Amino acid sequence: MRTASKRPGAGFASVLPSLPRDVILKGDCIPMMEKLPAKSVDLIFADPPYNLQLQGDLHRPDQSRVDAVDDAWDQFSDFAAYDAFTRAWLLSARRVLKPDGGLWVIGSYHNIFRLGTILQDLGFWILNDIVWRKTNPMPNFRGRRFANAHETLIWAAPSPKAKRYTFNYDALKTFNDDLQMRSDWTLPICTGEERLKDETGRKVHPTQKPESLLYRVLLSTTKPGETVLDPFFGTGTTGAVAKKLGRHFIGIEREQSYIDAAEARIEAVRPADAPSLSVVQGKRAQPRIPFGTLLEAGLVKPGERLYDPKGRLSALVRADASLIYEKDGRRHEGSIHRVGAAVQGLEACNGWVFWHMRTKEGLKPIDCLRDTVRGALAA
Amino acid sequence: MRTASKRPGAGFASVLPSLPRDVILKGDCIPMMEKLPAKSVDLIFADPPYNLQLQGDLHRPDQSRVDAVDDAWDQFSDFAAYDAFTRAWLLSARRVLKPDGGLWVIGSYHNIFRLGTILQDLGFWILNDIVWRKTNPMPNFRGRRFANAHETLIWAAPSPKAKRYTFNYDALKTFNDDLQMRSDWTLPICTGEERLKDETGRKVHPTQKPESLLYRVLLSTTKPGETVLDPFFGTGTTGAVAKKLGRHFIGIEREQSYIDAAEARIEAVRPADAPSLSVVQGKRAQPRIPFGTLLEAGLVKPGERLYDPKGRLSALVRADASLIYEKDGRRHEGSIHRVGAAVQGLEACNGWVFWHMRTKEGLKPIDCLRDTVRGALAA
DNA sequence: GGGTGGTTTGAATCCTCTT
DNA sequence: TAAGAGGATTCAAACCACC
Repeated sequence: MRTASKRPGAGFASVLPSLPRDVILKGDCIPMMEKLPAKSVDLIFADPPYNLQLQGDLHRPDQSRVDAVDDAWDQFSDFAAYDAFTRAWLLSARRVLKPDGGLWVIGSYHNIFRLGTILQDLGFWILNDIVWRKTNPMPNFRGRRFANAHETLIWAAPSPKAKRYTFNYDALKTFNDDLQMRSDWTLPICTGEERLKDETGRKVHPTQKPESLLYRVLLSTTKPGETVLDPFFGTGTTGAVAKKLGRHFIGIEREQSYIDAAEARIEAVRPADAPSLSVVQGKRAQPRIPFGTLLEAGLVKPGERLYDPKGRLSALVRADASLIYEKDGRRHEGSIHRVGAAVQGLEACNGWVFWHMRTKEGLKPIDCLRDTVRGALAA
Repeated sequence: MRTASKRPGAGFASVLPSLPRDVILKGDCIPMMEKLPAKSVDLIFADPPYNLQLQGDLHRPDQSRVDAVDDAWDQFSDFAAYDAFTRAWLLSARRVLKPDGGLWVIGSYHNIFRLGTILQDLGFWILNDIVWRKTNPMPNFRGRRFANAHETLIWAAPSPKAKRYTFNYDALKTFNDDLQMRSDWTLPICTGEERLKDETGRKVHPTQKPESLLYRVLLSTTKPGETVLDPFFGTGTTGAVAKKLGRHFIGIEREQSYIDAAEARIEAVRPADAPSLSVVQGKRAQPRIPFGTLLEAGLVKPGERLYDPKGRLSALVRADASLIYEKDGRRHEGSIHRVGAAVQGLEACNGWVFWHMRTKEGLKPIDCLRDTVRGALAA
């Protein structure tokens, strides 16, 4: 890992020709992102500040007509500055993001509503909001409110047209004991050994996120070898988990003390090996086998009959891999899917699991034959 | 209970001299609220249209069609139209609200960020965001996202200066088995007997909220005898729970069919009824710990091996908490349960007791690690 | 009557590739 | 770019039919 600020020639004149990887770039995130090539990163994870000190280059909107004594005025101008900052970094982020990439932001009720609104206004497409339920939140000491026991993440695509975002559905389902993963994640906050402390025992960063949270984010929405950008890197949780999971990272951070802590931390991470990083793949990821292939392979022969799951209805297989079904003068022909749908009076049907062959062990779905062909292809 | 539209002289010329109570006012919520006296209600609960933006039909894997919310009242041309509507009704609502009153809104990621942002822009002061975790949400049928298993509520005061809002801290703590009530509430959706159906057995309202949710809202942020206004009354869950808990209500609703259902429903409520506490509290089951949690917690690492009880067979753990078992050219992958079953040639297997880790004290079932995590959760 | 197994349903921005 | 076709995808709870 390198830190850009330490390298000779740091301080780029213009956009970099290629994407740096596994580095921490020192500086403000907006100018730094401007230097990265467009459409180059696969995922962005952002944990932006919400107690933002006003930046010099972010001008306050002119509110001279409003009575400056009113509390709402300060409130509004603070929000306006925060919104302008949010809009700016999100625009920079989208430029860097691949069209089919994903973006995550995390926040609390102080800022998450503004983040979500601006995401929508900029044309990002929200895929989920995710609730991080803290198992061990700080109690509300005054007893004047509910204990603030969660934070909210938003997962978004850069546009509504982006349909090919990464989502490792089958891996996450396996991860969750064969139940599909829900939008609420129960995880402890970052404490104990994991929480970075300085020599005096004080925490290095006020809002260090737990690695378990990033583990789930990266496992669900990136593939091994992809690159994740974190524009508010802090002490580098994103980088540490990325390295652990065989993903590349780019961190952007202003504070040298955070950078130092992150570098040491990431250096100590040992990545998992490639086989253990591969993930359960569902049917969608497997090569498509047309039904005709089974006839070519001789696993099904023209003239054979296929049966519905109960073995009551049957259809004839023709040489072109179409089926014919006839009953009571009604006749359907077409693909295994079309005829399967017509037989059931449905709009659609997966013929692979609907149609069965008679075997010594009873009816077996033709999907099994597809596995045979896939095995032969792999060998 | 009276319905304003049925009373002689309905259709008010100007602001009413006093607050009507336990009535349903028929009409649009903004003009109706304009007719209520200023600073007169103690709490507002609002379940506004969510502005769902559905693209087309959705079918379950069994090809049945999902009955989506496509009602006219949920249609907005764009975000700007939704925002203008939201801003308008929130301004009307604040005029009616007592300075130390409270306001609740509920929504999903389609609208909640806009609601929250506009609340902040108008100078409301957010006290908490609350997550309603659904025990039985609709799954994600296409496997393209996380299952949308929660909705979000925002609880706000009308201004940052309002410090004397009602919060029944001790009642809530007692309600929650002497633990401080958290910002995440686990409750089932509204089904069964509670769900209102018409003669033909179809749901009267597409988005009826469970009484348990309103029970918690009213118990926590109103006192007996106070008045709660619901500007999107629907089938009157707010009114029913208010009556049950000895609070007064004002409902505003446009659809006569909803009003009719609400009137009959509220009429049938017996205030003395023992409230449905059992429903609410029965759901505090032990948290489920999927195997993936152990990887997130670092108790198991990708690349480790797990062993059968005799230590003869072993399988590799991957990053998504799947196992890989290979022997004699046969290969199984999947969850701890699936692979455990495959290895033994069984249909099913409890992976938690079958798979073991090698430790200094010999083989230990991974179920032991789950206890470790549960301990951390409890702490 | 009680247990069992199949059916229905719920605020949902829910497919992807080839032609 | 629009149209067509292949074929992948669900969890908890209530309800109902049937022993």
